[in-house]
Amino acid sequence: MANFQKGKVDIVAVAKAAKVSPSTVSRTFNHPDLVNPATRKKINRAIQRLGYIRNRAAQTMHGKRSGTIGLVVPTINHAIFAEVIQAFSDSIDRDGFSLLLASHGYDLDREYAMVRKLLEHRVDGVALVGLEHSEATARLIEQQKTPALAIWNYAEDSTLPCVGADNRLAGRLAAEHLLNLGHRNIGLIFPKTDGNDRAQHRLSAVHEALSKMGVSVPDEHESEAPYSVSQAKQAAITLLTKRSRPTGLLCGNDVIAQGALFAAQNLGLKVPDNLSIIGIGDFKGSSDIEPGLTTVRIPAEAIGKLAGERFTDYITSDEPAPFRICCELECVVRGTTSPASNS
Amino acid sequence: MANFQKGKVDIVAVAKAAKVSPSTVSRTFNHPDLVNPATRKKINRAIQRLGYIRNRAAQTMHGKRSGTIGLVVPTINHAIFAEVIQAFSDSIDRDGFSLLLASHGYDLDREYAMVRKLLEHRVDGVALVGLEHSEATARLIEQQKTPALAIWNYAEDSTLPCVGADNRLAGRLAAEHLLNLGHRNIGLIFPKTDGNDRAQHRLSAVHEALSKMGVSVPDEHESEAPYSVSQAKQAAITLLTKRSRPTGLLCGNDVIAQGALFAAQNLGLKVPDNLSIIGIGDFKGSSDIEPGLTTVRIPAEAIGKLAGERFTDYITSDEPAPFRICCELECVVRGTTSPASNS
DNA sequence: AATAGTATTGCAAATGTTTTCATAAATTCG
DNA sequence: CGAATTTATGAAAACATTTGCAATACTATT
Repeated sequence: MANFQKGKVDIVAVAKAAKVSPSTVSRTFNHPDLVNPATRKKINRAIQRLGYIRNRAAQTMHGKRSGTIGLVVPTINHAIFAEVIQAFSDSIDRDGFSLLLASHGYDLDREYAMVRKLLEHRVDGVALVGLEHSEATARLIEQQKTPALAIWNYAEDSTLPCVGADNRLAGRLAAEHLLNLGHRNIGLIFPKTDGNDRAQHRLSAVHEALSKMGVSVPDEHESEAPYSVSQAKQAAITLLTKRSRPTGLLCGNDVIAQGALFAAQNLGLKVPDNLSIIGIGDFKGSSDIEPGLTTVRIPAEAIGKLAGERFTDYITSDEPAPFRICCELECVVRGTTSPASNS
Repeated sequence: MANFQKGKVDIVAVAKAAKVSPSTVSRTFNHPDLVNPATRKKINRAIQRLGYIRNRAAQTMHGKRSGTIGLVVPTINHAIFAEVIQAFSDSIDRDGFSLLLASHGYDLDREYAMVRKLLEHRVDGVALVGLEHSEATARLIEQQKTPALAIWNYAEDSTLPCVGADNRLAGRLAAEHLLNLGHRNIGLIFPKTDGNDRAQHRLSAVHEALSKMGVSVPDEHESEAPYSVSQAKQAAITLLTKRSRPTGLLCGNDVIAQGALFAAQNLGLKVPDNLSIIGIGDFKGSSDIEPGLTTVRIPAEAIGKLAGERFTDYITSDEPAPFRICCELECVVRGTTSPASNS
């Protein structure tokens, strides 16, 4: 009953208390089957009594896995990513891993810095959002031989293993929905596309789908807004008060779509009668607003969960096989779109 | 040019490449002023050339700080916490710390498990949300002498250092706003209060404020809903279709208030003419919906930022002084509340 | 030119584990 | 009952750093 509180409780203190060697204590943790049940009990009691907590750092140093996985996202504070992070976190937690989280605010240089930082902590793997990353980041990952994963995007030719959705398809589906409803006069609100391949893919696919039907978007109907409800609302108000008004609005994601919806309500426009709005994402909440938002559903939770599962498998496997998983998209039709009034 | 790629680059490899001793390399990182600028340059070149990345695990083992801070939240996937997490993360990042994030889904036993897990990683400190935690958790923190911090709640008598807001005050402010507008027939929608002291404090303060004015809430006007827009919407619809309908609805937070607003719109009730709604929180987005949500603003971002700053100070300080910081609340009046129609 | 001081570097011990190898004890088998 | 296994444990080396101490080289002072 000497140094119980001292916080200096290590494996040898436990060993001493249980009158065994440190090796045996270690084994009790790592290969319980190799130690006599009786001694095991003794040791566990000692652990209990001393309040011993294993030191992952020491294990890590020994070449064992650190038990941490790094996740680098553009931003935490977005329905989109919060959902993925949650699912990813829960998923890897189930396999005993802890989450080292970092965000870079859509700045690929900061992303590099974050990855580096995580590498210093010897994460067992690092997951990034999207497939577009700086040369330096790619080199770093390559050189350190750290297992890496791209989340959120899918591409059949991605260099990194990936779990995500095909954003081009998402864009196309959204465009086709509006086209099928007869809309030909379509407005676009998207975020900046540099350093954001998701947005870029969606946008280019939208343009493609539209022009395939002979529809082109006049400059004044194409607007840029960040993923912020209030800023998107502003942008939408500007767009909707131009001389000519589109009958359909295709938004880069649900946050923007929500902003657009509020803008319309604010301007006294009836949605969907005077204006159809479609988003991309189907975030938590998109189904709840009035009217429910029509959108292309990207299964964030499924992606996060799946990514976590597959990544821990990948990391713990002896001879890991790269993988690319494409999650299903679907156009969820709710209350913000209706056939174009044939004027 | 032998084992550049081998990933086996450690401090001694660097030392060899720079023709100095490992100690000197170590010093270049930790006490640059103690090493000759010329050697420093040599060493830096070697580091560069070999792509060496420091091993935090080895440092940690040496008693140095691990450079990680643990944050345990009820859930990541909520506007409320996402905002705090983001601010906290940015804040500690500025001081070179990394974030180990875990969530427990409002389960205090899981919270304990998460804290334990973080302790295994030898976090330099652990931040928890709220002031209500299990005995075991408290004991763990106490025993390990790990710096700990309570975020989000403020209490003048908290055992842990804390940075947050006074939730009782928040509840009172919300109640008083409705009372001042003349409402006497008030409905309440709150989440379950066990394991959630924020909600509990708010609710009890609301009741107090109301009864001080002689207002009591009939059972059928008091409803329970989790922090989910859709479920809150359901609960609100149920509540608002009872025989007697309140003129004012006070919601446990903005998510619930948003649900209530949608419910009202869904039922064809005019807000605020037929029904006033007030939330608590002022989450991102609350100002954007139509009409803008009246709410008691809890400065999540400020709390996260401040918490991060103060906590890193606390951790790095030689003789840390406990602190308790109470962040300002304010009632933000927007479009969902108006004077009670004096019937 | 000898002395004292200072600046720079290296040596070696220490940090908390895991694991290989060796040893001892217990069990099985012919 | 002795030999051959099997089971259970311990000793010691290894992991990648940091740091106190000692040694060396250099500078300034007299």
